[in-house]
Amino acid sequence: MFEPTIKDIARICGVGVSTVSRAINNHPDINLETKEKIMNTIKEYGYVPNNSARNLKRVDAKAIAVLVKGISNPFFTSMIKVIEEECKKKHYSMELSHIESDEDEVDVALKVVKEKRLRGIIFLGGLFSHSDEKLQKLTVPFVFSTAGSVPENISRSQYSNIGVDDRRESAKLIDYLVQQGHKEIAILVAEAEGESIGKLRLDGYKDALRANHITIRNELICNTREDISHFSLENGYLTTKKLIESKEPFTALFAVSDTLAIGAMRALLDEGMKVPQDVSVVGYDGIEMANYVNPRLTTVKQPVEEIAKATIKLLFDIISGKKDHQHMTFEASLVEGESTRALNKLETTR
Amino acid sequence: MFEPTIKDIARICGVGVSTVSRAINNHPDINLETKEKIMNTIKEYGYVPNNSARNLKRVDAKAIAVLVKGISNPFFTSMIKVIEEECKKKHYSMELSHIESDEDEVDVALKVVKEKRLRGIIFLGGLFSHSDEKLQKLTVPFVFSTAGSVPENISRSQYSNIGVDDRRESAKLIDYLVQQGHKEIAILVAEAEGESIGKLRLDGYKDALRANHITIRNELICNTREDISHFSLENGYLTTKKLIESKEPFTALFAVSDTLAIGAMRALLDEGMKVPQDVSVVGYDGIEMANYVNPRLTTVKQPVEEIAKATIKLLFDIISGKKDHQHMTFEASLVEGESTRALNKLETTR
DNA sequence: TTGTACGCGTTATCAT
DNA sequence: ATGATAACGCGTACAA
Repeated sequence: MFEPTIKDIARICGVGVSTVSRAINNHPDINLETKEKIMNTIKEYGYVPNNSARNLKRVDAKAIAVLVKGISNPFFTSMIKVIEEECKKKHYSMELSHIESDEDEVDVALKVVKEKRLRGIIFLGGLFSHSDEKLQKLTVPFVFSTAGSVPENISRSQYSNIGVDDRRESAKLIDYLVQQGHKEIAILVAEAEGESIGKLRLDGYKDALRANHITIRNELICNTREDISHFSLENGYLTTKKLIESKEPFTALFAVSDTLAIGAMRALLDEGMKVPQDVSVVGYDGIEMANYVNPRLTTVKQPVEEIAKATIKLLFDIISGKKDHQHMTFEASLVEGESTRALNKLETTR
Repeated sequence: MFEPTIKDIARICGVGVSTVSRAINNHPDINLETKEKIMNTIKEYGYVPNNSARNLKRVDAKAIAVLVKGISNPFFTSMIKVIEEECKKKHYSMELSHIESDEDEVDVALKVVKEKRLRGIIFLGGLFSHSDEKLQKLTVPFVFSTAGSVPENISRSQYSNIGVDDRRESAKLIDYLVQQGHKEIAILVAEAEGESIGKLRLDGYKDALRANHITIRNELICNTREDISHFSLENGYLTTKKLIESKEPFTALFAVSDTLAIGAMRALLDEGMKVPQDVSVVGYDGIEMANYVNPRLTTVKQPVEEIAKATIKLLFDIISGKKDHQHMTFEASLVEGESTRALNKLETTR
């Protein structure tokens, strides 16, 4: 199979390569007739420009990349959709790239930027423990999304981040449970070690218990399994089963993601415990599914659309030099489903 | 910020560029010492090879691409995971690429292949109505996955495809419902026009009804909305609401995807109809969530792992010239959940 | 308006 | 084992 290059097209049309280039890239100074002729032969011979060669020459492409860690996370999926739309509006192309769990997101970013001459990067998910040194090498604007509060040991002027304050929001959620009379509140937490959202949400849980003068008991802090997908339904299921088997009494269960919570509800059901009659369950994220399961899941809903839009706006502002790195925090909203109930006095004080 | 190239590294180390290249690419004939020295300066200066330049020169990369249409589809997510693992085992890298709904997957494939010198392509999702002409231009091996039976008007020697026979499987599902005494079976179908899986599953529905001498009634064929995501929970919900409002009686509902089915269950519940007491619901795909919702969804489970493994194996076989294009069909399995029930005689003959 | 020629950063070939 | 050099396919300054 013959793979024509720009030279071949030029030769066939009896023009120079630059004319063909001009035709392809919609340059203004080109005769309409010649342009048409060129475009026709391009179609006829099935010429496809080589992007690698283009990128090599190009100084700057009207494009950004979104680097996602954990593509199966439904929360990200909806973020991506919005970002994609916003890019289209601005006539930017968006490169979606998937980072494997053992890869370093900044390293990947460095590569992609070199390869594609991008103007900006959005990081979705993953940790945020990156050395200043590495971050400095990343010369294009970038924004970390979905993490509103970040450990203090990272110098904040190096990067932008946008999201909800995971710690505070999860504390609010626990407050809500406490107000409903719950005291024995178990937590399902993933990636509690390291600087991840799991850790932040666990911190919020502890904050709230302390503030309410409830003892933090390690028996009620259930770490999900490390050997299977961290935020999966299955992990929520298995971890909850283990909790139940421990015979540790609890009246409420906070799962640090909706997927974990849905898995937990199934486990409770299978063990003959009713939600919310026997146990109240709350999740975190506010994914669409939370509103479809039975009973509807009470959860903290992150304003996906807002976050996504703010993220892309900030990125473009940094690109155009209008703004410096920023740290924006959005308010999440408590969505009351049907998976929680208030304990009555008798139950509360048992 | 200084961005060193291979030349700079060579100059700094006092060696030629080819030596640096050899160091980077693990070529055998290089002195271990010089290699170490080079690798150190590379680290020191933070040199990142330019992939575009590499791809330009390279004749062939040990890599394949997976082109996904509809990244939010949880069914694909699990396929991708398995494919990723298999690639790793074979020391191939996998490029994941997202195709927007209005893009032509073959066009994208053409571009990506040129850009990256890939050895093969896997298409996930999307339609399969591609002209022979275009397919011929795609000179690297490729496999369409997740569509076992394909319209006859496409010449089968041009491509491979692997998956379950959507038409037959959905017929089996309807058979099951009929055996349970159901006769008024509604269907929620997406993308019924065009050559999509939606169409195939609708065909299976009709086949089964005919075979069982049940009249096909257009009032029970509910097309999902085109203006929102075709296989979404929301679409299942809204379309079911519409069906209920039509007052058309039905005892069972077949949704052509699990997500649609879960949306449908919610709608039924919200309208005060119990599943399965008032209406039996079945889905299609066998996504993980189907086994977690309440009641558990009866569905047709595609053997994801098998399909993914067979797909990658076939692709590699074609790459190595061992095999020609093939058409493999896998058997799906009926997973009985709790969302269906048998009608008793009285109800059946009403 | 159009064509020529150079260079982008890398790998492969060949010579040393 | 190592170095020089020719491509790879394209965009673009510059000349025409």
